[in-house]
Formats: sequence, C-alpha cells, structure tokens
Amino acid sequence: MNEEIAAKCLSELGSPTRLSVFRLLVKAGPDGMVVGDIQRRLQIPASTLSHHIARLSWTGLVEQRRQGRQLHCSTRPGIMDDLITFLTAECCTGFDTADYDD
Amino acid sequence: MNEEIAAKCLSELGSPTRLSVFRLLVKAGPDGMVVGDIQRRLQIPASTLSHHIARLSWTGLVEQRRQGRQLHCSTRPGIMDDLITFLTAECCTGFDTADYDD
DNA sequence: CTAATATTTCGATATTTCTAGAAATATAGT
DNA sequence: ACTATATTTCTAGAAATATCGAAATATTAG
Repeated sequence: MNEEIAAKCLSELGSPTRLSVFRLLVKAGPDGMVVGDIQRRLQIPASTLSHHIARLSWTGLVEQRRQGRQLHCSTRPGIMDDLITFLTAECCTGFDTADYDD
Repeated sequence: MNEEIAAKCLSELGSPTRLSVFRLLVKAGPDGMVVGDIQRRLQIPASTLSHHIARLSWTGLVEQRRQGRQLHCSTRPGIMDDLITFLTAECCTGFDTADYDD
C-alpha cells in the first residue's frame, strides 16, 4: 500500500453506490454474494452494478469467482486492513481532539 | 460518521492531489501550513490548489484560519479518527488474510 | 491612496464518471 | 440446437471534476 494505491482505493470507495456494495460484501463474509443478489438487494440496474463491481475489481477491493452462471463477489481479504493501516500510519496525526483544547 | 459522510470523505481523499495535500498537513501537525507553502511544496498552480483545499474544507477534512494575508490550513482534529473508526467497524470483516487459507 | 503579497473566484476547456437501455456473451438444462 | 438465466459490453447523454490563466479580492506596508 502506498499513496497512489491508497488514493485509488479511497476514490473507488468514495462512490456511495460502490461503498454500499462493498459494505454489503463485507457483511456477507468470505463467501460473498452473487451479482444478481446484490442487484436485487440494492435495486441497481444490472449494467450500472456491473460497472461498479468491475471498478471495485480492477482496484483489487473485490474478487470474483465464477460458479456456473453466477459470479460470486467478495471483498479481497486484507485489502481494507492494508488501507486502514496506511491511513492510520500516514494520515493520522496521533493528536486527537483532546490535544486541541486551546 | 455515517455511510454518506464516509463516502464523501473517501471520495475527497481519493484524489491524488488532495491526498498529498492532506498528508502534508498531517505531517505539519496542529499548526498546519499556509496555502503558499503548500503550493511551493507541491508545485501546483495556485488556482488549482485553492480549488482542492476548498473541497477538503467543505468536506470538513481541513480547517482554515486566516492570519493576516496568509491562510493557515490544518487537518480537522478527529476527522480521520472518525473515518478510520467507521471503516474498521463497518467495512472490515475482522477476518484477515490468515483466515482464508483454504 | 498606491503598491505588493496572498489567495480566491471566474471562465473556459478537457476529461472522467455515472447512469441505464440495448445488444452481446457465457453457462446450464432439455 | 434451442431456451432461459446471469452478467457484461457497448453506447451515449448528462453531470461532475480537473486544470489553469486571468481577473478579482483581501490584507498589510509605506
């Protein structure tokens, strides 16, 4: 994880639609969900959803594995931990609100 | 912090330019930096930088305080902690890579 | 008031992103 | 081969974003 990759991940997760998809997949756990279930759950037209999932996939936030006609999507293990580690280390002061009481 | 605000923050930090600015301000600590210093440091045209700082400011990621002719910018205390708390709670499986060795 | 410095606003253009319908592709079952 | 289901690719218009020079604004100093 570096600044460039972090920016990419943040940007991808910064779309409300994609953040919803990602959170849904997080909740779904390691087995993930198939595209159609995500679609029915979030009520997004298939082509739009496909576009967003493709982006999440390019960025490495989401993985897909085909099982017959269905495509299972799940969050890529560790990616969020890596991102959070980066943000904590590189984008946090370590000074929290309490230090600013002047 | 909720999904909508988180998406907004993620989206704003997802711009490489804005992430650079933000990280610079994090490193600068509570006193922050003046716009001109950021500009000379990152070599971004003033109008472009102003635009990005304005966005960071709208989103609440950065605060500005005028001191004479100069505008001091600093990261808003606690905002990153809030974002990281949200991401950890809502976008992390808790299963890390080691749990996937099947 | 004038000049100099710091920063923003305006304006214009280039690029990206979002959205979703239509068509295409992939897979499975008969 | 034919049909149904699942998903993607193509396409394009609308909206958002990025970029940056020029002009405007704010502040201080003389």
